[in-house]
Amino acid sequence: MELKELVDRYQAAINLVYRKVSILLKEKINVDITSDQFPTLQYIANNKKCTSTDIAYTFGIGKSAVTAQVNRLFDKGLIIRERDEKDRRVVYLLATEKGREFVTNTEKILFEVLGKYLSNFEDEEINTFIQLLEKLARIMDEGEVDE
Amino acid sequence: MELKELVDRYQAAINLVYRKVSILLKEKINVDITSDQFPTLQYIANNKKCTSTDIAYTFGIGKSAVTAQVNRLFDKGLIIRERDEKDRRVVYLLATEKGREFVTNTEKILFEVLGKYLSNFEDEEINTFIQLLEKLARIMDEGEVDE
DNA sequence: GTTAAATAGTTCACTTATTGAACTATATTA
DNA sequence: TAATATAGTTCAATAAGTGAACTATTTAAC
Repeated sequence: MELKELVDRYQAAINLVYRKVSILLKEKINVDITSDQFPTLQYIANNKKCTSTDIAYTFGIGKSAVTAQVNRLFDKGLIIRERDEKDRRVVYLLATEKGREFVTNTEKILFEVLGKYLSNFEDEEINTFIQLLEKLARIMDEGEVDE
Repeated sequence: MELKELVDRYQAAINLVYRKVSILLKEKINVDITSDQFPTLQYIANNKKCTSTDIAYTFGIGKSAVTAQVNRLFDKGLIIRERDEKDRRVVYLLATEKGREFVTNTEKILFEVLGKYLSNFEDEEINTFIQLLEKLARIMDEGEVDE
């Protein structure tokens, strides 16, 4: 099969999935947080000793963009900052009780809907899909020279 | 397998892939266009009789956001607007020669890199992956009630 | 056929997101 | 100890998004 056709199909499909998940998030997030802020909060809640640098790397954005996002989450009482005692340059980001609860609730709703979609697949199909996606991610991560 | 684990793995992998493609775009796009503007321009170049409403729907954003994007692309001479002669409300978006060339060149570079990644996969793996992704997209699209 | 409702797109005011350069503070290394 | 690297913030600017109000046009109702 031709590469262009494959990429076109991939793009069309992945765009649609992304759009749906994004719309889903916008619909289901009832507190005042945007669908851009949620992934950041989620990352902070699910990763211990998370730093701004981690987030910048994970989401492929600059550190100053992270500072702005973190400020917004902080202002809403969803996260706190904590300096490393040994390396005073480092600031750890931690979800507050409110932040954790928010992530848990939102994930629960998300999982319900996604679970509904996934019920259309055989267990084996899901496994194959995830494994291939992870393989692609691994290859892209390794294929990196300058970083 | 547990749903949460599946979703976590999916998110981690898809985030990484998205980040890599985005970084790739940022690196390879040499003209003054952002990695957000490129998908819109690409959509316009690849779809005849494309309208603002199409783009808003495809990318899951509001029509006023599209107007702003379209203005930026127009200012750069990458697209033009053309009113429908029959239904004077409709404005078709068309890529200019410059816009088409730009998409072609960028896609070529993208395909080269993506092709390199895909060479790590068997043809059958790629097919299975795309088919499963398309199935997911189809299910999510159908699962829609209000729209 | 005129009125009412729907549709396509734009404008506007506002918030959020991102960039990149300059900066502070701290650690590392030469 | 001096030079360099790292972590994070601040700042000014641009891009991107929302939602409400608006114009222009078409379609539907009566």
